[in-house]
Amino acid sequence: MDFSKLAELLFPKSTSTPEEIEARFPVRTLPENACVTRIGPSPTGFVHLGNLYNAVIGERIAHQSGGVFYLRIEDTDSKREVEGAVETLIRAMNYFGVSFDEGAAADGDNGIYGPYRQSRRREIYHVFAKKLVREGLAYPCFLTEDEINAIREQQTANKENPGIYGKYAEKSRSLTIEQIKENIDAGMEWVLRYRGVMTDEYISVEDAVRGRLEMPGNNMDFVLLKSDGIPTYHFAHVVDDHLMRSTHVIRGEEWISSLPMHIELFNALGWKAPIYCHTATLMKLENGGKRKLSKRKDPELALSYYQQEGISPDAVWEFLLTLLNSNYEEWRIAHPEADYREFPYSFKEMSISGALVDMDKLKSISKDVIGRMSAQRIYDEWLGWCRQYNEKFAGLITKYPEKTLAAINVGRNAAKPRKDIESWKQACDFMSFYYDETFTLCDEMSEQCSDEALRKAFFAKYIESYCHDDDQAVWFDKVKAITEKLGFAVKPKDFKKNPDQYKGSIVHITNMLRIALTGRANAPDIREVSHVLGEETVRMRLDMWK
RNA sequence: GGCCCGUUGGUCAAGAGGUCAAGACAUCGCCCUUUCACGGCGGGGACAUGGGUUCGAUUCCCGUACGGGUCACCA
Repeated sequence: MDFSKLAELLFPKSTSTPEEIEARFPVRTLPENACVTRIGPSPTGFVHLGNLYNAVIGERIAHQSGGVFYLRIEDTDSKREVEGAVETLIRAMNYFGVSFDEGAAADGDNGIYGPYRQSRRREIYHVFAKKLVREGLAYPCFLTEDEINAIREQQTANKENPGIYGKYAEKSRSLTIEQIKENIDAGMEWVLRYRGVMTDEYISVEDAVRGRLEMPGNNMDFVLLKSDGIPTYHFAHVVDDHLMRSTHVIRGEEWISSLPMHIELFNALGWKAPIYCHTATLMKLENGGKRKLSKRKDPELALSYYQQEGISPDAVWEFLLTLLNSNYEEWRIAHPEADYREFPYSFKEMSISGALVDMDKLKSISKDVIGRMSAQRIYDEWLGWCRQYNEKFAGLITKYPEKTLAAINVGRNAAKPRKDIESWKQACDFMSFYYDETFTLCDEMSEQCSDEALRKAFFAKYIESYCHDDDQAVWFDKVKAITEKLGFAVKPKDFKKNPDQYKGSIVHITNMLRIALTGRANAPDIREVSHVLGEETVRMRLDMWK
């Protein structure tokens, strides 16, 4: 068979040479050891945690080495593509603080290695497809779906591996050029298949996170180009990551099993394969077992979930970093004030088994992250979130900017600052008592204070003696005096020792006060809160009880 | 089913051929404290399993079980 003739027959319109294409994608000039990484999401409209997970790795690896991190849209499956998905994806990545040096952008492309949407690189793939045909490494296949199904059934019955390979590929492989031309002229659809070689040899690949991976070499005649001329993932990956000069391919572990195909393709095209980094799958705990996060059942898989919940992007990053690099938490403890970008990310510290998405852990990290933020930053980020998800609260924040800032600062400047806020959504709930518009009574007063006469007596006395400008000591002395007068223990320990001698302790009294002022038992220091509320509000809330 | 990957407390995890198997989250107790937090101290809780190799294995090898992935003209 004259393969050159076949190549011309199959790709008459493809006139560029591989060399010309190579010249269009020059080797990058970068510092030594700089890494070039990317994410290659499919525009399905659903942006999930896994996308961010791999983006975090790629971004860190590239940027900490002075390299390049880019976005490539893998839209080779038109059936799954959703309108506007690319914009959604870019917006989500931006929201979570992932910045690309180059790649697909909402309004086109940014960078010279484009196009960055695979659907627009058809001609490029065809040049290399044609080269493979010319070298006898690829051939057109006219097998119909039914024929393939029939083969698979036969293979299943014979307990053989399913697929088009070896003798099962003979029918298509042995077509003469005349027969191929006839088929094409008759309008038959065809795909381009790689000509696999039956082999017992194993391939050995050094994975950056898993170490040496050994598996049987490829013998499949897998599809390179689909009948619409668009490449499969396998072919597009090899061509693009070579031309775009990726040094590291970071992707989920579900790709490990197709690694032999990719290695074979790199070899066939005479290219050096990138360093592969197969990451662990994100898992979820259910009924005592772990399972892969599912798009349908688990809202927390969607990136939008974290946005809606108001988890700060920084917290999500830190959470992912603790999952990704086992020494991250240690590093954070040693460098409490450092930016997470200063952390030296390493493949060596990556976990191989599937990590569980643990909301408790996320919340704990989030409290720390927000605890470290400046009040102004909290204000800005919280307000930004409210503008999108809680208009009413956005209104309150902007209506009372100073009060809000003061409220955020309550208890934060102490030696052991409070960590009350775990998300912007929860902040709206936690901070609601500061505003008259949202103030509500959430908690009941303790039973020691259930007596109405006692309650009235306390509030009457408190209001009477209340002086807004009292300092902490004077103010608390007054509280103690009233406590004593009402027959409550001033020292909680005294009450603990002799519960019969008192009606209760100062704990119950302050708890009553706190609920009156904030509507809840869980709130920061009463006097500090009072000063944020202002005298008028304080008196108003107290008057309700006298 | 074939092939591949994995298995240390509830979760994330460190770990070396050989003292009581780190740490974090969660949980419980105590302390601090005018509440709640924050913080501090402490408790409970783990090397899937059977064989080897070895003086000795959680660590190395083989098998088994379990979990996961993949076997498309989807990525």
